[in-house]
Amino acid sequence: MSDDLLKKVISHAKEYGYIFPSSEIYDGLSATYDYGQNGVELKNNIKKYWWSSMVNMHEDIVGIDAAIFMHPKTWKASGHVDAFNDPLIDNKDSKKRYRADVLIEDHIAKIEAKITKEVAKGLKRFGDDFNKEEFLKTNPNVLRNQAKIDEINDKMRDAFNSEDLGNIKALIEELGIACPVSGSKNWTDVRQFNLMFSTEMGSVAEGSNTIYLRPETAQGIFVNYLNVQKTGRKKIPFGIAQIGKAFRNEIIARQFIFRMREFEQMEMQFFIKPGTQKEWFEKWKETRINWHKALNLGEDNYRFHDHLKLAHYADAATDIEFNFPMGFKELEGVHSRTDFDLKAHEEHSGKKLQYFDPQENKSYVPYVIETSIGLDRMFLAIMSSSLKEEALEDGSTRTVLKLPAALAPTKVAVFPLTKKDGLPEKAREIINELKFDFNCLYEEKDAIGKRYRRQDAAGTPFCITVDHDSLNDNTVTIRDRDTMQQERVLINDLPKIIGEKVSLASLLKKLESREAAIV
RNA sequence: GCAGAAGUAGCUCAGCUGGCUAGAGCGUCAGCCUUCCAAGCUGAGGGUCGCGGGUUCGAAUCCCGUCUUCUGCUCCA
Repeated sequence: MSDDLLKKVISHAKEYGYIFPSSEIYDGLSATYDYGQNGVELKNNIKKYWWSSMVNMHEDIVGIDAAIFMHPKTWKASGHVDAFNDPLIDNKDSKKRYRADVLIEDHIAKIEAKITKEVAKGLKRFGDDFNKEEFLKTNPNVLRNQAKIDEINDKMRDAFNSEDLGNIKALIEELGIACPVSGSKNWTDVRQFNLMFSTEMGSVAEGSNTIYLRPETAQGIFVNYLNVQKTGRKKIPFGIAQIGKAFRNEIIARQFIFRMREFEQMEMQFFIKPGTQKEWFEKWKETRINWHKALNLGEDNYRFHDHLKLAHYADAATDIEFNFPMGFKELEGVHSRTDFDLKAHEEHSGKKLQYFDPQENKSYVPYVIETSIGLDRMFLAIMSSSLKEEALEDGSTRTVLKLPAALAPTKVAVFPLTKKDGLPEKAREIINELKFDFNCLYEEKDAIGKRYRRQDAAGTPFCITVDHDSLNDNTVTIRDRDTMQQERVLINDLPKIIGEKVSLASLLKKLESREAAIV
């Protein structure tokens, strides 16, 4: 049922020019999608809403646009190189996945346990006369086991150094390591899992350096923290925002645009005085959920999911989850990242990344609260919660994409009721007035009702129809997408009427008054 | 990666006991009609039946291989 909804969203998104499978004429590329003529407008509008609300409406937040390529040391400092570079192996029976090196190390640990046991036995037998070092050097059982360990370690080191994954698998088989879950020794080949996409910098193959496409935008902010703080003369607390693409080699990238290998993030890192992170964390949690709720996608569609198990760098973390067609899933993360990142960059770069606090009269590395939202996920949240099929009184149904008006790709469609009698010309005149403020669309083909329905499905919030009376009294009808109600208004009043309902400014004002209600 | 399902027109699908030039509905385009909620009329365009091979006089249909997509399993925004 909900799978059905996701399917409907996917096909609707394609049919109305929102999202196409990437490289479709070549059969597509797995989990990669292109945004179409309407998709790019919606996406841009989401970005504008986020950017305006974060950067323009908060005096203490500024934006940057850091490069996707970054110095390789960045990823050493952030932990991405070490944490996401593992040889993986699957057990075919239990379907469990393990790190190959961990499996071998666990095996070694078992042998070590035997030695420990042997030592305990020795201690019991010889009592106070027991010489542990001597025992370890002479006891034949210990020696045999230690030799085994040394041999395994040697082989493992060779295999890892030569990066020969086949040897690693051979070693696992040779040791007879079984899956702890299924107990079977039915293993797949060992595969290297690299979270980061690598490429080469430098046009000649030799002498070029391996660099990575960033797996998150946050590090671009951290490495620029001091630049922004100094040149912007920023005082703590302040934030740096950024919208940009990031790349991750997901093991499994699926569920439409929910999890892609190439995706876009909207992140803000807020730098604060150590010790104040609790209050700021709460503040940003509230601010962000409020941002979401101002869009009216349904209050019930959101929930917080607080992390109990925290990453090594975080001292608090929560997800804002959204009720996607696949269920509640993470849409945005709010994390209290402590000073982990800046400290790591201090160590790796050798540069001081401290802030002198005149009030405290001392320097410190700021703590950081991060808000990080997936732009593509936001897109999916909006699309999936906006797509409705309505049963009408006459028994027919209509498909309507109830996008938040301020985010809709096309704001107004203008129709001449018929194709002659000067109505098309009048309609064009109206568009020529409105086009400077709003994305407009002209349509004269097909019966008027059909044109309305087409715009409903495309998500256009308003349709204006020029009829014969329009020529005499300069009035038109304006139809609301959601209520299907029509109103007769003066052409001159159109910019004001439409502006109130569809402009980003009016949405931001609404957001601001909601935000004022938060302490 | 493993397991399962599916690939025929832009979309949804029929055709699959092998046999005329591969069809329908919707959509698209052109013309007629001139009408305020998808449904009037006329016509047009659009398909190497995912790809490759085999069996056969003959393959969308049977066999083999292959590719792609979708769904589940772990991590994340």
